[in-house]
Amino acid sequence: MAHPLTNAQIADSLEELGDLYELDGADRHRVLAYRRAARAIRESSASVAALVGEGRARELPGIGQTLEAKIGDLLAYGEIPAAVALKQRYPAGVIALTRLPGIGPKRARALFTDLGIDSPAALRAAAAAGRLRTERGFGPKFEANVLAATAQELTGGPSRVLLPRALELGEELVAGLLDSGPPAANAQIAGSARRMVEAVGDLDLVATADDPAALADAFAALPQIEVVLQSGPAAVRARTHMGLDVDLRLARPAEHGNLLQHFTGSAQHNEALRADARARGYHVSEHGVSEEASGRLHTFAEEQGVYSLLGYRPIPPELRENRGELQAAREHGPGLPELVRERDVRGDLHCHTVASDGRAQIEEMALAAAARGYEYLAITDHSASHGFGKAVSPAQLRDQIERIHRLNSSGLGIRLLAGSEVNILPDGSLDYDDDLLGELDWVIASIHTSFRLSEQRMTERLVSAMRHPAVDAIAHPTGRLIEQRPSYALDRETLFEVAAQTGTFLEINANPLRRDLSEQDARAAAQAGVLLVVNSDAHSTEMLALLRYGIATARRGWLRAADVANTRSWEELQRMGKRGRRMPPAS
DNA sequence: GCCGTTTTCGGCCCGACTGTTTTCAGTCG
Repeated sequence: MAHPLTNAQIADSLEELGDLYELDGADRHRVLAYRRAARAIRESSASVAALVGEGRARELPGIGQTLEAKIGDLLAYGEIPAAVALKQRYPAGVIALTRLPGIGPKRARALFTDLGIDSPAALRAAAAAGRLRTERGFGPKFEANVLAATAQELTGGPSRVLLPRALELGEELVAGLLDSGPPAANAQIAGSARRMVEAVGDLDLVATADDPAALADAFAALPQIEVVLQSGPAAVRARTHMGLDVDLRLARPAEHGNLLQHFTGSAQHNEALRADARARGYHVSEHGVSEEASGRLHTFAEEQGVYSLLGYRPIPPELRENRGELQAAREHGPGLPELVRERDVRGDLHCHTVASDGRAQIEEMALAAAARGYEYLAITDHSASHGFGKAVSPAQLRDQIERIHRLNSSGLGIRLLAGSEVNILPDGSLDYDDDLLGELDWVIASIHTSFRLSEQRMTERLVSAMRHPAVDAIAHPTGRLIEQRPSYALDRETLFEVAAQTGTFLEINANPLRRDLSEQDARAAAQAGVLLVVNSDAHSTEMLALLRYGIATARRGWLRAADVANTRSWEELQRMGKRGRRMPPAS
């Protein structure tokens, strides 16, 4: 095909077309259909361009005949004709208006058609001149808000923060609420942070109190709060000094379960839950579940009450993304997997010491890992050609192997594995020779250079590494950095197929900036028969605790303990991987 | 535009808050 686009590029095009239809006043369900389709494409582990080529695009949820044809046009001609026509009527700056707070498609369209405003800059100028209030439905308050919003936008605007910062702030605020004068009976983190997503755009809290108004006042007085943006009897929205907005929702204790369920989301999960409930005569909101026939309202102090009433088994927050969890959790459905837990992990197979770019000695890492209850820890410093920080020469690595063997016989309380994080060079070869690699207990290979290879060359590079008999696992297999850098070009289906064939483990790197494989890729890999390992990639003793974020990704990818090899003993893990295939079977 | 325990047409989640209105539309989550 003429334009081999990535899933992200196809999704962007459909989202843009949805925005254009919305500006044009299309039925909102039609617009939502474009957004749903874009999300399914973005989350697909398989190449959607390839699916379209095979005539299989309609296997994706939310893709029907029309969208399949439009994606086909996009791939064949590089553009969707309907989008080209609409873009002539609405300049790109009009869509940009809808990104400003308080401006949606209706207002953007009115501003453009009646006042000729075609960009945020033009809007700002019109607000400064007091021209906006001449339009019906707009007043001086709106002009003031525009000036404030565009000023912030010009200085970069708020961006999403990684999960650890959001959780840290959330825990501080929850503690503040619980300690505040008027008693909060309960306060907890909800929203996307509770679902353990990668990065959050704002923080959601729920609290119960017999006097909600007093609790709202106490919230506004917490030292983390910079300014209250909105305030009502049931909700407070505020900006923190960190720049992250916080929504606090308040309810009486008897409705806490309803509120927590609602406010944990995701929006897509709730939407599907409510549609399903509605078909069976229930209306679901944060205030309760009402029966259509009798009008009876069911409220619950515990969240599970909502799910039980509607006929669902418990659904862990990490799964609430409308990715099949509702169907699986139905009382007569197939059931949800028993998700892997942090305490199932028996060893960490990726960490660094002062030998390369880590901060601690081997002994310190070993003691910290033993304190976490691990049975084994692989020391995997960077290999010879790493290029930044200290590189470990072959002679230094041989010394380190000796040192680890000595430590193992000295009774540390944990088994240390002599390992390395070996660079995969652009041609797919490794930067230690095979003899040296053969002396190691554990080899994890990864890419740290030449990220811009073509999809074909990058895939071949990784395939070569996985076919190498000494390579046990691939670390951070896609190279993405959350909110900073997308994955390098890569054929994931081939990656998973070869990993399964060769018995190479794929890592879920737990560093909160990586979480690589992603949840979608991890789920697709496991379905393809790949075994995963969840590792901290710790560069200090404290960083061993980052494992929780890798476990969160594994859980969001529907993985069970059986899908994660380092929930097994070291002996068992070896048998499950490539080493097991080159050893004679145990009699 | 999609989809089917509502099944090829007629539905598609629900409420809070704001700023405007003169009883409510628009936006947001």
